[in-house]
Amino acid sequence: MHPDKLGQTIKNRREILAITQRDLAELSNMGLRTLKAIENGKSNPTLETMNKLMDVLGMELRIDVRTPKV
Amino acid sequence: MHPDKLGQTIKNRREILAITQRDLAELSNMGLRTLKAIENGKSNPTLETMNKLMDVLGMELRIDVRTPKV
DNA sequence: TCCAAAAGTGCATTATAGCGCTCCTTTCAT
DNA sequence: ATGAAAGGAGCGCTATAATGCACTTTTGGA
Repeated sequence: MHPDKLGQTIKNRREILAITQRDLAELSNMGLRTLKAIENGKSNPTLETMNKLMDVLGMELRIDVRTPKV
Repeated sequence: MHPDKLGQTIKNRREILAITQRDLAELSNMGLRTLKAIENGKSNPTLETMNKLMDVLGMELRIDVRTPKV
């Protein structure tokens, strides 16, 4: 999960929920500037920041053992 | 995924692979101090730091839409 | 038992994530 | 076409993640 992919995932989900960056930032209790950077893959967010977004977006961060491509 | 759970997940995986904190820190190219803090749930790591660990541990960070408990 | 390796922690420093402010660009409904 | 809403970005400040060093505590094999 690299910054670019994280940003796209969050942006896609936000658009599905039909809310603006401003709304998501407020609901997530984070700065608008920070959310913009994350969505554009231009930040290296902390676990806490990612969790705030996951909560509001109805998503969850998971860690799996990487399974070999069959 | 809260800091405590993240730490336990990493520690468990490290022990399965039978390597020391020192080894994992070196292989992951991060400070030993940092790894210790993460394993003990006493840090709020960045995405980059988590990715370094995921790579060496053969794991991956995923984001899923939270499915309602049935 | 005991001791060496491994793990945990206090402290100080450095690097950078998060932030607000400001302004510019893009999008899209009228 | 155009204006308002939404999104993007430069700048500088503050809080804190990452780090190394020194030390203590825990653990497990001989």
